Amino acid sequence: MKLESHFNLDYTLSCGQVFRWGKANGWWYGIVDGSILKVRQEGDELHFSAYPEDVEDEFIKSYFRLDDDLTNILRIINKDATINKAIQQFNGLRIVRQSVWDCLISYVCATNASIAIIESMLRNLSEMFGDEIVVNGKAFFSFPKVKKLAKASVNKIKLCNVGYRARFLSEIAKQVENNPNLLEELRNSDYLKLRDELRSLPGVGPKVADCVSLFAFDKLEAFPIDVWIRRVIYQIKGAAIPRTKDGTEKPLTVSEYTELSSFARRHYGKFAGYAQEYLFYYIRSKDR
DNA sequence: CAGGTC
DNA sequence: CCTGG
Repeated sequence: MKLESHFNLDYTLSCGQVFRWGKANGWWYGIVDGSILKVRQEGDELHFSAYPEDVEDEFIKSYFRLDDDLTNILRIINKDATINKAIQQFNGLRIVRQSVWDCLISYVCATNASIAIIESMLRNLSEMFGDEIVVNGKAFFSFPKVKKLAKASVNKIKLCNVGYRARFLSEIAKQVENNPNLLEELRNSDYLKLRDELRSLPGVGPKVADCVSLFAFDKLEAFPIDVWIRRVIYQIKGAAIPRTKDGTEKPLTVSEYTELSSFARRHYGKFAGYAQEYLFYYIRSKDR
């Protein structure tokens, strides 16, 4: 497929927004909605195939948000020196349009865990509760379906090394099982309403709700704040992070979260979520 | 400690 | 709080 506007597959899949993609022999392999996608970029050509069934160009365009006017978005969010550097360095990074269920479960797992551990948890869940898909003799496992997870006991879910998150996963699965439209109904809500609705689910606080709003509900104004983004925002504001007496950073409170994320929306505008992705990748690649 | 939440 | 790197 010929790319019509700028895009960088490596940045897009490496920046930390998706957990079920890996690169091998120059190809990216990902598990998306029960299919195995194989993708490779060569300049302005995007090569891809899918198993067990092929996918249309339209699916790829939608998944990688190739329909977003990235030039315009980057122009709008380019409001300070830090984001300017991030944009220079990672130009072509796009937000991935994830499916709601996978995204929700993934980010509930992502609380208080490092990326390597999140990936391991999702792999374990998929191997235990997903369907096996064999491609070229290699086994992949699709994401667990709602029904499968709803029927599983908390103890069995815990075998996936998800720790205390097991009861959240179980409870969310049961709620969705009892009300299959629960999540899709929210699509018509505006961002703030959606955020509140998502927060009513167990294990979903402001950070997870913003991630799901941004990655699965097209709410590009959502601005998820974690410890890294928090540091950048204070840096941009020219203010110091609140610290305790012993010098460590104070935990982020809900009111501080609300204040910082509304600052980010005032500062970056309606595409603040794009700013967040660029900043997150930039600060992570710089500070480690 | 780690991309928070109850 | 769970738990692996």
